[in-house]
Amino acid sequence: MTLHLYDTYTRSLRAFEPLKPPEVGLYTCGPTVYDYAHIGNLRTYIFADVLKRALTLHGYRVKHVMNITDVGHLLSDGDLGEDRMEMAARMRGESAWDLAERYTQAFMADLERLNVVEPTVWARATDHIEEQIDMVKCIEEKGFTYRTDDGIYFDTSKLDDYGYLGRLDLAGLQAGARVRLGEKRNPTDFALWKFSPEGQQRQMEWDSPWGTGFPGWHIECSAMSAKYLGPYFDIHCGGEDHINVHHSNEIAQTQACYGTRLANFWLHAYFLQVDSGRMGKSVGNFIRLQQLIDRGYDPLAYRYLCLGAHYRSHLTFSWDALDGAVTALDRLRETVYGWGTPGEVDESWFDQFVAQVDDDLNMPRALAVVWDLTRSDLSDADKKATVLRYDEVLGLKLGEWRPAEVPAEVLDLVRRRDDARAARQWAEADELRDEIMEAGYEVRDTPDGAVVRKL
RNA sequence: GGCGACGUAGCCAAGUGGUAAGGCAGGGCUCUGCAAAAGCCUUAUUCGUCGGUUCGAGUCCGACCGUCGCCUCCA
Repeated sequence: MTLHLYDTYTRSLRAFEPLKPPEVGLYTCGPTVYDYAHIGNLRTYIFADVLKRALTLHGYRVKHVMNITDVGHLLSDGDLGEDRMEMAARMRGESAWDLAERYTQAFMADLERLNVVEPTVWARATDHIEEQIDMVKCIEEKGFTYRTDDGIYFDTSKLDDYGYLGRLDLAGLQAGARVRLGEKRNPTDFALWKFSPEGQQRQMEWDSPWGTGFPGWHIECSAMSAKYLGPYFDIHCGGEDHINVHHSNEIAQTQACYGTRLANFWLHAYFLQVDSGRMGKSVGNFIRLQQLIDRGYDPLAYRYLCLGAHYRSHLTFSWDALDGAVTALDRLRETVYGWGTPGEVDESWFDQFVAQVDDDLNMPRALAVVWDLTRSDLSDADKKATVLRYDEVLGLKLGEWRPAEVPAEVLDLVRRRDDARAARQWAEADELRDEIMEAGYEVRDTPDGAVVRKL
């Protein structure tokens, strides 16, 4: 069976073949750590995680690089050199370095809570200033740059197919009302290196052949991916918003320097939406994973919710939808737990699952296979073994779930209720059941006696 | 202004031109002292609207309506 993935570059579903089997180079655009990640951001990383797990399931050895943008992410091309990090630091009265560290740690903690497998390499932009300067030099030597008052820019008009990834209509952009040219020669030109503002000491700045300053936002991904994965690697992924600008610029830089289109496959995750609009910090509608946890939700319920929609379609977030995911995941976990000791993986059922994963990571369909499996004729032991294999891709920790410990006081109430029921003292039994409920537990009567469960 | 996406049951959503996956919620039944939970069954003659192509369209084409995204930082 072959994994098929939708490649944005060619706008087609392609059979995946590693460039250098069995290794797969995977690069994921990570966060700009000037604020907490919201659950919309996290959807993209859950997608990348499923992709990585699917590749691993196919026996590939995945080398996964994720960047941490801790410098250079400009507010806009028209500003005077303040980037997002410095701005946030100023507003919070904290150093840009401390701020970056704090949000980086918070981000990593979020990923762990979502059971996202850690990248092979975490690449901080500020740890790779040399590599970025070298790459800008390379691009300069090839004649793709020009200098303005505030920085070194990439001349996108020197590439024949600039913007191919996003199928950009350059003439249309020129005519567009929203593009400000400033000192740039072309609307799509972008900074490779920005100078520190005149007479101003930035918290984050470095010397370079062109003057003191800091790298542009796009160069880090080209430089760091080349360092760890080479100038042409297997898969580059990120959010859909990166198609037109960030990834187009990454490709331009790498093309200029190395003559490759950076990655063989370009995969893009679509946005999480709220009330049919995007979740965004500027919109003021963003929800952090911590808020879900504070409300009592298991982060993996959010992961389940994400698995219920295809990564190339917008997912509408709602608390009702999350509640549904909670119920579904809980039922699945309890069911899997109830299957006991794993037996043998069933090949046919396993293949059905993989077939959906291979179809451009159709996880909604894959989940449907899971539910079908629960109702199948397979033995419980074999169901368990099979679903645990599924979970290597799903990442829902289905095999780790255990019923919560029940406190002795509650167990005592249950015992007393059992006695009351045996004596057919229904009123007293119901009273005790109410007490058990108040303690946060529910009791259900099975043929084998009463079973208690935390609510 | 340019480019693009989407509109499927109460909700979240799959869907390769061949007769609407799955989950949640709802309804019924079984079980139960009553419940709860669970299990089983059930829930869209229909896929924004109107045309067209076709033996056949949610799927292709066109128009229209609606929603959204990117083009300025954003996963």
